[in-house]
Amino acid sequence: MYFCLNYYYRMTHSEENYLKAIFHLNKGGAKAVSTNALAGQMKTKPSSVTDMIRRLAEKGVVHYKKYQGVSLTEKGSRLALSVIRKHRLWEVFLVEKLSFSWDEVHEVAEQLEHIKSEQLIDRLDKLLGFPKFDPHGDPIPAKDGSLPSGDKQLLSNMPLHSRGICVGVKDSSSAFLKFLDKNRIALGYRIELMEKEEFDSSVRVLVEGEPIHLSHQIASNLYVKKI
Amino acid sequence: MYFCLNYYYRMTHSEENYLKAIFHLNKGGAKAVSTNALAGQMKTKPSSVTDMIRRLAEKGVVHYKKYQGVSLTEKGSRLALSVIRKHRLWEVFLVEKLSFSWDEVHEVAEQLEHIKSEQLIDRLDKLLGFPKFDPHGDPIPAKDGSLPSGDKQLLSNMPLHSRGICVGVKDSSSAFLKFLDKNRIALGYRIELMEKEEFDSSVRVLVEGEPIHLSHQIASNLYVKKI
DNA sequence: ATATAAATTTAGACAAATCTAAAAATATGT
DNA sequence: ACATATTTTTAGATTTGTCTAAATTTATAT
Ligand SMILES: [Mn+2]
Ligand SMILES: [Mn+2]
Ligand SMILES: [Mn+2]
Ligand SMILES: [Mn+2]
Repeated sequence: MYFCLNYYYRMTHSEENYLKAIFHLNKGGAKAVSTNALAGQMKTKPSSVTDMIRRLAEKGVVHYKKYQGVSLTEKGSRLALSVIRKHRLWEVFLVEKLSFSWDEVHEVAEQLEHIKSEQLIDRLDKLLGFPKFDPHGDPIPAKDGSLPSGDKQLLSNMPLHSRGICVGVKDSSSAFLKFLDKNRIALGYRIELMEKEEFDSSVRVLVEGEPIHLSHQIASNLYVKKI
Repeated sequence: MYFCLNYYYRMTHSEENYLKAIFHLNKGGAKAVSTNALAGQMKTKPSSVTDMIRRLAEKGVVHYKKYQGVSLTEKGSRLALSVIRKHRLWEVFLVEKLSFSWDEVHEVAEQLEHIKSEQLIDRLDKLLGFPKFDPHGDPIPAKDGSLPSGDKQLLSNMPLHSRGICVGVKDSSSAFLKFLDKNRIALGYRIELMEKEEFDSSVRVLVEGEPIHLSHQIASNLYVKKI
């Protein structure tokens, strides 16, 4: 078991959830994650976060100085990516093999991501045909931690009259996903930006040729890849 | 969530493992399970078992009187069967869909059995074609807790010259399962009892027509269904 | 029946993960 | 610069699940 990452850095479910949260909060921004932000994300109290951060620092998976926030070490980053990889692969499994809809998978994947077995996840990956993106368009980290880039952008940031393919969602709440289902918008669909309304930043688009009017809130949560 | 069994009796992983252990130790014998027996099965100390038993009694899932051992209540029995159902369905999944061999599945199923989602397990059941037995020949409880009976018996108990189908193993240790693989004995194979050796209770059999000599230890861990 | 052995429970301790309430450090506004 | 607000940490408690060591109960054997 010499080669197995998880052998030396065996984390509890809770620790893994914290690593994931730190990863997501730190993505983009270069500065450390604040205790309060982490407490918000984890739906727990700042004092609990402080306790946990100290344990994680002990284990060498985060950088931490009192009052200065927290960030992942190399190890921590690798572990976080490994959990995210499992989460997203299980989401694909639930949708592709068990006919879950994309708004139902998160809670179950949240549990499944903690199952410890390299062999299991490798074979699941194979069963699913080595997918690169999860049902919400989020990239699935490879075994080595590398992320496929999709060079996508938010629909709200697209230039007028440009065309693209719908490739992901920023918000993956059940409410938003159900809205998209109801309005026949799905990943892979062609989308063309016809008109932008100055006043409320809403947009008129063609989705697979069908015209539809979308609020700024919708347009700023939908990722599009230009073509 | 009114109808959901697990909503009212939400157990921790450890509690579920204890319920399963009590179920297995009590199967057959009508008398209560002793603290020491349970400690042996759970690989923990008798004092820890006493603590846990008291929590389980609090929750109404076991009958318990000091010094008198423990047994499952109706609720406890339903919960244990639900965990066993999940364990065995996941084992089938690992073998059928992910090409695990039957000696590799136990450890992973031991984790997967604790995933909480009725929908998940129902759909997994469907994906697998509603199997009745797991890779070791053990019956998979139905949703209502009923167990398909296989009216099987140990090879060592079969009368001379009788024939049957190999349907299960009593010992499902990796060592035993690998021995069977190596000697080309698998579930579903025809087996005929040719000769019993008085001295050491070993047997000579035909497995799919091929003669082989098996020790008593082997014969008393292999289940056969008469034909 | 009584001594001894075995099984079981109690007492007291610990680590993990959380909480509330209070204290300390940092940031902000005039 | 200084008062106030916000953020973060500490102190102390709780729950779960485990442990060791000691006490107690039940079983067994002469
Ligand atoms: Mn999780
Ligand atoms: Mn996702
Ligand atoms: Mn288990
Ligand atoms: Mn099995």
